Amino acid sequence: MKSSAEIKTTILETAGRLFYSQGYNSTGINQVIDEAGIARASLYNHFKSKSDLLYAYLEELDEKWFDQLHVQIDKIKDPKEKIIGLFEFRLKRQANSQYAGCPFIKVSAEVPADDSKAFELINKNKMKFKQLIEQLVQDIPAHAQLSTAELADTLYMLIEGATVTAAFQKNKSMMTAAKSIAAKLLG
Amino acid sequence: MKSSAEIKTTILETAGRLFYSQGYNSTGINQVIDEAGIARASLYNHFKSKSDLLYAYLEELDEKWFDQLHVQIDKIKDPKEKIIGLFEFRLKRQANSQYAGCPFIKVSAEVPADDSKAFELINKNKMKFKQLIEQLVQDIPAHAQLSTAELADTLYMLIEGATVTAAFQKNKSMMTAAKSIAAKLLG
DNA sequence: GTCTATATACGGATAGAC
DNA sequence: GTCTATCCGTATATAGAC
Repeated sequence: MKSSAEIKTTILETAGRLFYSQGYNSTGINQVIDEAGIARASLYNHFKSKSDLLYAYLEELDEKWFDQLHVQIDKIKDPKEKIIGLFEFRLKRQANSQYAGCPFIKVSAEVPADDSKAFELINKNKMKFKQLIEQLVQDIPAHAQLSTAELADTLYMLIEGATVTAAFQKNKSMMTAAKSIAAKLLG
Repeated sequence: MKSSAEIKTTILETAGRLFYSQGYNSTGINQVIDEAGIARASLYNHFKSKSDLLYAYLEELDEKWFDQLHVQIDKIKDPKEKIIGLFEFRLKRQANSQYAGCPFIKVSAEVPADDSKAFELINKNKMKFKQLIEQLVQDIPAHAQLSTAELADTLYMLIEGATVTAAFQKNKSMMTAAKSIAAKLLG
């Protein structure tokens, strides 16, 4: 017997875990209710549809994701090291998930083209991440060939490009390459 | 009334179009046979399962993809311009598909983690693309901060990172940024 | 080898009892 | 608000006629 709030939390945890590990489309409502140990109608009481559950998952993940990121990088003072910390954060997460890929990018590849709400939530997360890079790059002096904005864009694309590559190679090689390239670009 | 070879071609064309535009998991065998205008058992005669159809799609796409790429870049002589041509090729394809994303990356995000055959085919395509970049970078002289191999890795990750970003932003901005950064890095 | 008919399981979602 | 029972559609795959 669980309270209403506990049920909602359990549903979100279960759905999030399954959406990430199996994929959104490959995860059925039946499996979510089974593994969450709640009744079918309870799910539809808290979330009006499967899409709604997806949006709640993306919003909750965005919060948790940045919380965990800041735990790792807030203690670092040097801006260059802080940026390298971003690469290490992504690398650690991928290694821990056995290279399951970025959860936001996975959803981006799975939802239909007209699900603008999903794309909006994904974009919000990624642009927040990119803005963090931009802020950190401000504090770094001269860049040989690139402007400050271009350096930030490059670092962002290095991370994202390396992460999608790691997801089909199932190893860290591209992500460590990205990290060491970033270190060189930062001078 | 179609011949056996025609039927196989029709199935592959239809499945490929639907897999890319709707996603692999969201496309059912029923829809493929309906839109291909063939019988259910004919599909299973040519492909022993839906996964098999996916592998055939990935193999065929890899061929077509590089064929079209070479049509666009073989006429270019200058190695720098040839690399910029790679960015333009990807950009054109994304704009034409209304930013549906890279078809290989989409499959990578959709298939279960134990489908090693799919990941192998995707990796084969991407590493072929990266090797092409590596060859072209050989012919370009000095790079300020990066080694030849690192420059090639950077260009590869710029393209992939920009493409996944374009897929959820549904616009070309990140891809044009990647292209102009590439031009600067190439000197 | 192509076809129609069918088997069996699961998809998302709702109704109505408590 | 939680629960069980059920609706209807579609999923992948196979059997057997032609």
